[in-house]
Amino acid sequence: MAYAEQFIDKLRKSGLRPTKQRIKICEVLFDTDKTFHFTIKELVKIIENQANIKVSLATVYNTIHAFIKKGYLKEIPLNASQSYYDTNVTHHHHFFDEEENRLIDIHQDDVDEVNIKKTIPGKKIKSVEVIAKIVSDNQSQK
Amino acid sequence: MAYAEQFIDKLRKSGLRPTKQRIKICEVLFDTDKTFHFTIKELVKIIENQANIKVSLATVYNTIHAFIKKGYLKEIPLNASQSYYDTNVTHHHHFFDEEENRLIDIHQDDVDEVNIKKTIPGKKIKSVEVIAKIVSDNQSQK
DNA sequence: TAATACATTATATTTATTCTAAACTGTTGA
DNA sequence: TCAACAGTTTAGAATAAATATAATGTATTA
Ligand SMILES: [Mn+2]
Ligand SMILES: [Mn+2]
Ligand SMILES: [Zn+2]
Ligand SMILES: [Zn+2]
Repeated sequence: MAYAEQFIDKLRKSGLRPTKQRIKICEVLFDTDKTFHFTIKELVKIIENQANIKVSLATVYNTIHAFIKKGYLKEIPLNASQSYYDTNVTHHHHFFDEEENRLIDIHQDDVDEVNIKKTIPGKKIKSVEVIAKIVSDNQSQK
Repeated sequence: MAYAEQFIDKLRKSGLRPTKQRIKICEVLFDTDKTFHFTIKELVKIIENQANIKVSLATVYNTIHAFIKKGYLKEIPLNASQSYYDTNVTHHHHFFDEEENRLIDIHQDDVDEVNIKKTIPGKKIKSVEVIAKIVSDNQSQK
């Protein structure tokens, strides 16, 4: 399936018609081998730089939300001021680089199954996520 | 050390004079056996209900931030719209009840050490946090 | 007391996010 | 062919958490 068709498919399955604004958003988000993490502000900037079309904020937010609802994107609230979004929707974990404000994926296979001994009556665990904050390793202490 | 003195001590160490507004905030946050999680909105409501004094939002935010900076509180951004704060500043993990929007502590001892195989060159891990989302366990499937 | 430093507050500002309403576009069926 | 309709885009307004401001109040010090 060609890229454009994949995007059209994703949009249709999210209940959205494939318009040129939405396909542009898909190109930025999904037309790459790598998954990645972004803020809305960053996404808008990428679109503006790449495209000859302009996409309004409302359309960006609406499309992102439709994709989240459908499971094509995940929201990651790391920060009080601004959400991060993740095109990797598999179950995985993250490093968060506090100096560069950057999220880095950790494959599920790279973390041993997290074993939680505590339980809450009447509740079951739906998902488990690990966030490891990282900083520069100045090995100055001999 | 009596409670009031503890609060005065915490405030002084945070670089704040012990005023009656700030001591009231301390009473709500620290005058209990249990640690707990709260939003600013919830905190303000508790103060209003308990106290005969009124504390402005600016004073609440300023005091909370001074405590975070000093390490007496932790901020937990779980939610894009509003931060949660935690009076438990030990290294620990959380359940997040998605139905009741409630954080529940998981003791560090209740989670086996999280072993991350991946490393990032030049970076070291500063902290590791686990968030397990929980939902009602409707054991309807026989 | 007078001078000074620090606090509190109401209010304004900022900014991410959501909402609104009007203009626009593509599709459908007579 | 084209009018009706459903859905889309957009600018701008509204919302709300968080932060900043600046005037007033209070405590400490000399
Ligand atoms: Mn935190
Ligand atoms: Mn906000
Ligand atoms: Zn990721
Ligand atoms: Zn906690």
